[in-house]
Parts: sequence; structure tokens; C-alpha cells
Amino acid sequence: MQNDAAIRPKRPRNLAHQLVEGMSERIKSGALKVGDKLPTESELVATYGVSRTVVREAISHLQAAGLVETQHGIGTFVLEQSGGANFRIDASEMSTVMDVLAVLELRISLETEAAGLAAQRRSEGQLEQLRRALAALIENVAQAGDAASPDYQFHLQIALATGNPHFAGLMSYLGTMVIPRNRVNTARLAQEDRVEYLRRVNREHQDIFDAIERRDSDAARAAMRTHLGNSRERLKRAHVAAEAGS
Amino acid sequence: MQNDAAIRPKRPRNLAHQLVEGMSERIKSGALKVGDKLPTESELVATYGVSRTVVREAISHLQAAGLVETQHGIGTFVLEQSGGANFRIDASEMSTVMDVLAVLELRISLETEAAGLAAQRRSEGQLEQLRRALAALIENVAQAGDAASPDYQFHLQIALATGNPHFAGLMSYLGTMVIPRNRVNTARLAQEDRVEYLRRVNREHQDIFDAIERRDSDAARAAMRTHLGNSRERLKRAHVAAEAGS
DNA sequence: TGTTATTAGTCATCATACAACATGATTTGG
DNA sequence: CCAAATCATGTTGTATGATGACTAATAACA
Repeated sequence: MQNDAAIRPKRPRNLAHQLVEGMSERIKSGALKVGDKLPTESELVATYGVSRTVVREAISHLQAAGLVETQHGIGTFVLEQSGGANFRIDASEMSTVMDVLAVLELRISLETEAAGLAAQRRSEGQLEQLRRALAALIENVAQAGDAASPDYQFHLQIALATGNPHFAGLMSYLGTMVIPRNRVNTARLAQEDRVEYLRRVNREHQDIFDAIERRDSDAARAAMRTHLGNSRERLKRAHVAAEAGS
Repeated sequence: MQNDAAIRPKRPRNLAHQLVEGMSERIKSGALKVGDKLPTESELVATYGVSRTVVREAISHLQAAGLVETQHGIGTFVLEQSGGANFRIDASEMSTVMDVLAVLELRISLETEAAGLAAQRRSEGQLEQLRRALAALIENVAQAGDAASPDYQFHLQIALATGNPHFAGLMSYLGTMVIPRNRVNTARLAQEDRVEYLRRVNREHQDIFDAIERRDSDAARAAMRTHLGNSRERLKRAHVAAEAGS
């Protein structure tokens, strides 16, 4: 059932959202340059095959996002990303399991490399920090998700051990994204076999630590990829279970 | 004469904007607490004396601003402010070669995975975009660094082909970081053997494209890692050369 | 009791119409 | 001929009515 078309929202949230993503991409990809006038509402209606309501809502989103500016009677124009460019994931885009999965993919990308670099570069002090975080992780039964959870701390320590502050910076930002309030939590799946689940996760963490400890970069990458890949599969299963089940 | 506009700095751009301001105030002032359900569209139509169109556009703005979230068939709810957290690399921290190297490591992390995912998921249309970017890359002799450069476009297209918008978002952000004013560009090293250099880089890009074209995920990852790893080495060599030399 | 149908409330989308604004072409007055 | 007023056209802003889709709660039924 879990076809590998992992991210593509098979059920679009709403039409306007699709338009927003499409046009955002066309802006970021350079198809629409700064100052360009994007197609008129009528044209967008024609090309996307939706009503003007949807087009206007999409443009409304783009306006609020600061991507475009509309002038009455003339058109809407792409405006330059004002000075403080930054990377930001809109909180409103974190409501579904699919959204969490998309961010998790980013984490996989980041943390596999971070684990590899940490294995090469970790100092003894950083290794000690990691060891402490791992111990807290094994003792504490608290579920992941909390920003202060031992799980998060462990992963953050790995990012710190790379010596590249950007890894830790991005990690700590992504950490705030995984919290969301919806019922997406891992609570459901952990119920059926909590002990087995915890034992397995702990083992995965231990593998990562061991690889970093013995400075085995490739093994660290592999262990981290396995760990987060499993997390992704658990989320997916919880997703389909929630959709099919209750 | 715009003096009459000067009297009232609050010029109503459009009705929706007025609604946005009104409701934003009511949210921030605490009149509407987190989790509260704000009035239905019909009620807002009645209280503000505008049409549903305007109400919906206002709500659309609030959604994009991350203030509220709408659930189909239920209502729209106020959600907690995520404190405007974002990931940002200070431009002032991008002056030395080491800083560029640190960002490049992040790119390696990102793009390696992006190449792998793109190989799995790329559509035919995305492949065509990639092919075009590659062609422009080979023809054009312009040096990298510019945000509109073929090199950047090629890499961005790969990020887009993952289907995960966050990859493209982060990529385009990191792209702005590599621009800055430092003369650390690859110009120096390219001088000694420019032809050989270009031939090699083109070959690396071609390898990446080929792997994505035949949906070979592992090969795509490897090719991208090789490519960016080589870029890193070139940068390092340019660094030590610059330090020792002039 | 438990399950299914129905219903009401709400948001999502569509279609149409008209008003407000901007711009360039056309007409008109000198 | 020139310049100003007017008109024509295109675009965004707003209004209105209708229909579809989703959710939760209630009613009907076995």
C-alpha cells in the first residue's frame, strides 16, 4: 500500500494551495523574475482550470507571504525578497502527516551527514555530552516531540559535534516544527507494543553513538539513516492506520 | 497633491485588508484566545457588512500569516504563535572562506539527498527542465556565484524535482548566501587550467543528470557527493593558495 | 445496544455581474 | 496642428447566489 510516492499529497488540501505552490515554485525557480507581472486572473483561471475565487485566494496567500504585490487595475507583480532573506516553514503548512513527513525528509538529509561529520570530528568533550544525552534517552520514557525531550537533545548534540554551527542551527529550527498540535502524534502506534518499540529505538540510538565513538563515519551515516528511515515508516504506518482505522 | 492622504495615514487598501487588521488585533489583544473558533463566514459577513468574498480573502491572509487554521466543514481556529522562529545565517558571518565551506557542507548534506530523491520521483516534465538547465550550463561559460547562473539553476531544479518544496526553499535560501562580495571565487584556480576545469565540472553535472534520468538513486547521491566534494576541495586549495601566495 | 441514515452547520468552489481603477486610443475644442 | 476631454478596453475589487464537500450530532433502525 505504501507506494513510494511519499510526499505528493494525494489529496490536495485545497485548490488554492496547489496554485500557491505552483506559483511559488515558478517564482523561486526564476521562471518569474522580480518585477515581472504574473498572468492576469483570467489567464490563471484558464490555465489552471479553476474558478476566479480560487485564483484570488491563491494570490491572497502570495501577498501575505510577501512574494507578490497587487495593484488595482494593473496586475500583480513579483517583488524582491526584502533584505532579511531567511528560511522559514509556514506553520500553517504543518497540519497533516504528509507535512511532517516532508520535514522529516529534510532531517534525514541533514542528520545523516551530521552523523558522518560528527564521527570524523567529535572531540572527547562532545562525545561525553553525547554519552550523557544517550543515557538520559534510555532512562527517560518520555515520548518524542517535545523540544526538551532527551531524544531531541541527543540529535542536537550530534549536530553540535559536527563543529559546523549551521547544522545545529537548522536542526534546532526544524525541531520546533515537529511539535505540532494535531493528533499526528506517535501515541497511537506506541501503544500496541511499547516495550518492543522502545527497545528498538534505543538500539538504533546506541548504534549511532557507537559509530561516532569509534569514528566510523560511514557506519554513523548508515545508522542515522536507518534510524530516521524507521521513524518515517512508523509515521507512515500510523498515517494509513489512522486513515483506514478509526 | 497627496496632502489629504497625509492626514490619514491609514489608507484602506481594500476591504479585506481592513478585516485582516481588525481580526489580527482581536487575536493579539487576547479577545480571541489560542484554540478559539472565530465567527463563521456568515457571521463575519453580517458584523462587518461586507461580502463573503472579502471575508474569505481576509481569512486567507490570516492563514498565510500563520495566525489561524481552517478546517473544512468545522471552522477556523486561532493557533499559537510560533514566535516567528526561523533559520537564518547572518550575512556578516559569510566573509571568510571557512564560512563558505561551512555552508557548502550544508549544501552537500542537502543536495546529496535531494539528488537521490529526485532520481526516485522526478516527473518527465521536471526531467526536461533539468535537461534544459544542463544544456544552458554547458554552453554558458559564466562563472558560478550569480543567483541566476546556470549552475545555480541546475542545482535548484534538482531540489524542485524532489517534490518536497522544503528542499527547494532551503536551497534557494542557501543560494543567496554564496553570492556575497568576497573575491574568493573560483576565478583564481580556474585560470591555470580553465579548459580542464570546465570539462571536469561538466562531466560531473552530466553524471548527476544521467543518474537522475535513469532513476538510479544511489548513483545520483554518489555523483552529487563527488561533485560537491570536489567543489569543496577546489575552494580549499584556492584558500591556501591565497593565504600563502599574495 | 450498536449501527446506519439523516440532517444541519460550515467551509470550498463555481459562475456571473457590476464597480473601481489604469491606460491608451479616439474624439473634440481651440 | 495641438491639447484636453472622452471613450474603450483590460484588470483588479466586491457582491450575490448556487452547489458541492466535509463534519458532527441526532434520529431511525435492527
